[in-house]
Amino acid sequence: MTDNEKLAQLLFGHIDKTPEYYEELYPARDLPEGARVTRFAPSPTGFVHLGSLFASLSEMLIAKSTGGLFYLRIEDTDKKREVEDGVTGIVKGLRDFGITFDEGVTGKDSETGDYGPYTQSKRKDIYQCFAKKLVEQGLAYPCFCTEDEIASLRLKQEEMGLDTKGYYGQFAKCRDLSFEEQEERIKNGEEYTLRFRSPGKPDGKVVFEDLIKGKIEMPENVQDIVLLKRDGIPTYHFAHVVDDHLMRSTHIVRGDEWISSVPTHIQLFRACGFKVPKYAHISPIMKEDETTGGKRKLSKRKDPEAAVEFFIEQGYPPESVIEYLLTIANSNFEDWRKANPAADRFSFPFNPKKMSASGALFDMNKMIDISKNVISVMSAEEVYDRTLAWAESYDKAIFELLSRDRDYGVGIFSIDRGGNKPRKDIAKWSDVKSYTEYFFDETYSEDFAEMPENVSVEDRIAILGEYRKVYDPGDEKQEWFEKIKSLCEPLGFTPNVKEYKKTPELFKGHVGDVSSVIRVAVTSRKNTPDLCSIMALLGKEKTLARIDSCIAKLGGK
RNA sequence: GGCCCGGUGGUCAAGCGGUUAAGACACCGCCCUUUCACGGCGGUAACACGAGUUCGAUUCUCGUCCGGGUCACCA
Repeated sequence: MTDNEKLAQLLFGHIDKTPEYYEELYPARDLPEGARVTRFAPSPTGFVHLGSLFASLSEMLIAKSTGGLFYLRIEDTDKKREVEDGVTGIVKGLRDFGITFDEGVTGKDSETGDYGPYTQSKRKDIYQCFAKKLVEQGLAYPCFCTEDEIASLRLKQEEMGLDTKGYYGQFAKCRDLSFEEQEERIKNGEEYTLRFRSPGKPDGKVVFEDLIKGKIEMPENVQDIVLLKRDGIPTYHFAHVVDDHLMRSTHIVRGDEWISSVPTHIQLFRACGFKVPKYAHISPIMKEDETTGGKRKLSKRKDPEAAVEFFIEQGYPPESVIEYLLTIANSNFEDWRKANPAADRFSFPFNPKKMSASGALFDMNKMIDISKNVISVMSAEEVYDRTLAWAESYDKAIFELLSRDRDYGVGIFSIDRGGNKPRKDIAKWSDVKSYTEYFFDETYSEDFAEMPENVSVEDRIAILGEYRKVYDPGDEKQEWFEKIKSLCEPLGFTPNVKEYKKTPELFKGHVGDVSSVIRVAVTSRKNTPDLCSIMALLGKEKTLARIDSCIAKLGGK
């Protein structure tokens, strides 16, 4: 028995499985040629960042578009980050946006799939098994340095003006301890971490091809990084390598903050005898920083829109957020959407190579525009139902008002909806509040400030007075409009807009101004959907009452 | 500071050696129009800078500057 084997036995005597056992347990996946296996691997913080949604969306589409598979793994190796019910929050948060998994964690204590467990804290033996192997091969060793010692090492290195700091080469104090010393210190109960014995050379180079960033050349890793923490739990690096190998991920898609640790990962994969997967490092979603004028990553702390929950609260349909993210991910998405207006958004032929190598600024304007389009093609019933579902949690007042009378509510959303030129007033369900205000006496305010300024108060009163006489709730739109036109000439207005534009000096205004007066009287707005339909929905009594009230308020009788 | 990545209009972005440098959002104007919208048409606005290579650089190389990331027993 070599010293390394003795050390492995000393450290991991309780491990009775071999790497071969796991290799067999988790065989290569039986998938068609070219199928990609991707994964989303969050910490159970319960918080879904917009960037996480972006990443998981990309990962899911890569798998889907290649006939592959997409799974969810929970990376809970750091207890400090853990939040109660964090897993549930993440699963639900993603599901709200249509992100679903073929296998992996499905809830607090549940999972599906043959490559589990999919929660890292349940895989301790697996990591240790591979760690044991590494020790046997002399590729890993226990390090007894305390955190304080490591910190002061760093300080010392800074003083020395070293470019590469950390635990490597001559600074790796525990690297070449004799077996006897190791044995004695362990038997004395000294705590230790397990470090990787990096084969990297200071002047060595690694080259790899990132799907998004292209060819990247970096110095080899020389750090003896920690594989297993003091508590025997793996660090991200080690867990990534064994999990993604055993779960047979083919493509690692993750934020580009990871790019600098790729040399370490590649080294680890090779040391373990695993095939190195393909990497795709995606750029973060940025936000304009008012204080510096520059860009910065969307921040969980500073930016409410960093949380995916924000969009739900605001009432953006999840599919709007997804469509927006898709335009950022692959800029040809918009063209595809134009050509396939009704196609399932997840059937979009996503191409990771088309992702931007630099971070995009989050553009709320664009988000709003996309969302307006999404909502504009929904049926009135859908708008009604979804507004209600949203309002039930986020705006009780609207919920109460709208749910009182379904036909009336659907009626509101039916105005100017449908056809190939639908209105686009609503970007999110919270917009519905102001959009529907004047349909309810409770929220309608008698405010006539928006009356057209070029129409005198006397004329306003006259218009309303005359209109009131001819108004017939039974009129169809054509007849309805003819009546408004008929008011014009006797009052000094013209029913003909073109004529007015030619010779404005001849008239007090045109039929548009006349309609405006009526519109403002009935709705208190100058911007509304089709007035005729609004009046029909309001009904004769209410319409007349509002006109009368307006006349009175204007000083008429 | 070392090491990486990036830099085309206000924003997102095509283009990857020769283009009048696409398109979308935003903004402005016009048309359509009973209003508001929708739609249509048009407009303002860009290759960070400096050297190379080349007959020719937004495209290739180098440098500068600027932005971002990373250098944990966090992920």
